[in-house]
Amino acid sequence: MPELPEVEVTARSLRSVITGHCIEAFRCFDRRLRQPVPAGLSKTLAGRRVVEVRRRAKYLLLDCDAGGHKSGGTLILHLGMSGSLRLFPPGVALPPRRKHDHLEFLFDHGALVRYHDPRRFGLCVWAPATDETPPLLAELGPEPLDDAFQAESLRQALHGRTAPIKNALMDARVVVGVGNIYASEALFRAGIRPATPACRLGLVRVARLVDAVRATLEDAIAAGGSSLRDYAKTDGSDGWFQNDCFVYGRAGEPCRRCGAPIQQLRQAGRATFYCKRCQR
DNA sequence: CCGACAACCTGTGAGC
DNA sequence: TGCTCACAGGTTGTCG
Repeated sequence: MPELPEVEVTARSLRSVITGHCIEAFRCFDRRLRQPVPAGLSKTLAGRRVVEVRRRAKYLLLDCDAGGHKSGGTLILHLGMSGSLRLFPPGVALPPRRKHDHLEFLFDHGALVRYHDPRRFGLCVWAPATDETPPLLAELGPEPLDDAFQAESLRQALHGRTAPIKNALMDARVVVGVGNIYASEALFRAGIRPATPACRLGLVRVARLVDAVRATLEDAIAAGGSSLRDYAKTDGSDGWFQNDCFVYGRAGEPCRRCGAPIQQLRQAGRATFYCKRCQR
């Protein structure tokens, strides 16, 4: 599902429409997500104003004010493998709910947000404002698009890790937001074989990887993310990055750079794609 | 601590 | 047409 670019694209489109508006009603049609949607969430959210829409890793965060409750807090959403949000701006006609539309957020100016997730690996929980980072977010590594994501620190994070670099790149304690599509894509751009033991990469290659991860994610955000099966942008349209992929999903097809057939292998149960000529 | 794998769940496409 | 199997963008827990 959605990796960092898809969540970022979703956050941006929500941000412009719901920031500063109050949640008038929250409805839950199926609580069975990765963690159950809390039974009291409707009351918890009612009347609160969304102060800020943020993204951390693949989590979408709606910071809310107290709105008549004791204190503020943050609504934490995750789209899992198959989740997406659909935003209906004020005044547009509402189509009927689809199968797997599990949650609805109605805002005071008439905007409606629907959470859709066939596989129900997603998440919707409330974190009261405290001094502590919510547990779900506490163990997360650096944001790849922040300045803190640097060759030196990544090299340090990979120290002693014998697992393939592709798996290490997908470990949220190393760097957040890089999932199965963009791990293969970033390694192609960096010219690094996905099976290379992570600790064997020198600073020069790690620096290339840092740049490649950034470039891959930024390009994907600009393209509106990747739509393979379930993901859609908040207006229901598809992202386009899947058409720009160098290697993901292209087994047997010619490398866009050198023409050699793209290879596929399986690492830790996940499909990996690479070019054996461009990546060493 | 590290790494590999199963599990969570539904849908889809391939092959028979 | 229909059955079975493999596989799909993530995360977490368990086992070696």
